[in-house]
Amino acid sequence: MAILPTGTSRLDLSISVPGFNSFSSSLTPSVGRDLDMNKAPDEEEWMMGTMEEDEEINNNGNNNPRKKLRLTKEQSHLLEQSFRQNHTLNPKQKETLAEVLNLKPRQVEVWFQNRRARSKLKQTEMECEYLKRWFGLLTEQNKRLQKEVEELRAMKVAPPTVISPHSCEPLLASNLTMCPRCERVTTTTLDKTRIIV
DNA sequence: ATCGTCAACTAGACTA
DNA sequence: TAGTCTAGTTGACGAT
Repeated sequence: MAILPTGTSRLDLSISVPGFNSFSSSLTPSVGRDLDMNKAPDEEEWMMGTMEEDEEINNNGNNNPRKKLRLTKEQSHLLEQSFRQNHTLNPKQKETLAEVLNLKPRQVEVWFQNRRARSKLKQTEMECEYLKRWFGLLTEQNKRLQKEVEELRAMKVAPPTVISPHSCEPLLASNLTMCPRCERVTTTTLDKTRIIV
């Protein structure tokens, strides 16, 4: 990138940006005053400027005067590029970018603010979509599991039992435990513990 | 006429 | 306290 001021009686900017056509701005005194790009004009004057001023300030490449600025494709593209590199700008970067784009630093600042807002909105929308899908899947899974529980209840399956080698009686499998010392299987009832293996 | 987009604004919170 | 941020709003403008 090269910013080459030339001439002394007027502000000439020849700017080359990699991947872009050169921006060239020659602001002549014909407007009746020196136009300082870094100095914010009165807001009403900015919004309701003359046709000549609109052409220069808007830099939109056509003769259609606007009451409100629309950034050119080149300006938007370069702003997007800068945004991809960094979502915030320090004052120096802002100043430089504004100069390159032939905009006021305030406009660059506003663009970045709005861009961050759009970015966040998009992110939120994506998260919302993801959560909706996730909710749908969980609802579906929940239904399946509830149905399965209903089916199991309907079968009324008795709790699993084992036959005691001693008494030949059925014992509840859930009452069987392994003795950590002798490693024998014991059965625990309400009143006593009995070794069965 | 209505709607979506976006530059620009305001208010209030935060921070160095 | 000045500068910067976000959230919300306004208004111009283009598309339909």
